[in-house]
Amino acid sequence: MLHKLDVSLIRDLPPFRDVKENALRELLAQAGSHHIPKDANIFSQGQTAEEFFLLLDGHVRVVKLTPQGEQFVPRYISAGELFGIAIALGLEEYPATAVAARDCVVLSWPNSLWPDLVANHPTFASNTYAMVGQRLSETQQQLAELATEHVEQRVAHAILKLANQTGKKTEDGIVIDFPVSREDISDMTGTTLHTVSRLLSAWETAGWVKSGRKQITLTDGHRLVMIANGKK
DNA sequence: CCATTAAAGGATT
DNA sequence: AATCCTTTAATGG
Repeated sequence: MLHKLDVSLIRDLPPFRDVKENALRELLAQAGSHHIPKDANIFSQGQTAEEFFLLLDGHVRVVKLTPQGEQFVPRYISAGELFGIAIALGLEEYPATAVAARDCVVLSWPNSLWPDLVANHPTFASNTYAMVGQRLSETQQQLAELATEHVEQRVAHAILKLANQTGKKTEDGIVIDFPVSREDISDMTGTTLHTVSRLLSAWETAGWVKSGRKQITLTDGHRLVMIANGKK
């Protein structure tokens, strides 16, 4: 538990915009602050949801276990996003597991604070529910992609999404700035790590990407967009 | 076209 | 040294 939580940590984040300074201070006073080491679980699927979370720094992988024991990665969470908001969905349990993709800094609040937060801060309410809606539509689009697109397109989409979400510009192009294995990509796209590996190798020789162990650089995003859209 | 299986080499701890 | 990650090839749906 950190002691000096400054209002500036959250003041400019979308959900908290227009929440008054006093209210922010009070909110921070009630927040738990945690450092989560890479690969540690923040919460697990099926666990009773007692808190909701805000990611201050790092990246979180959301992992869903299917009844068959297969795992699927519907999304990654970036710094500044709320997550684990089962309370907003009316769920008693977390619907997925949250894993630190790299070292993370996380704030958490007990669910008991949620109703007041929503009631007293209309902007917080509308922003978070808009965000929930957007995530839902993303998931729906992903389902559609799974059903209609070829593996090559899905993998291209996934990498583009990661690059746009978390990309960092370098001399070579856009680097995905947390470790992503071929298996992680295959879990996002419903294919196998071997296929992802083969595709990345092919794209690398073609010059669209550069990749190493758990690391991918987008050197020609434009080409990948074309592949994602099914145009060769 | 894509999944599965198998094998092997490099990287990481 | 043991384990993890990636690549490559062969096979079969």
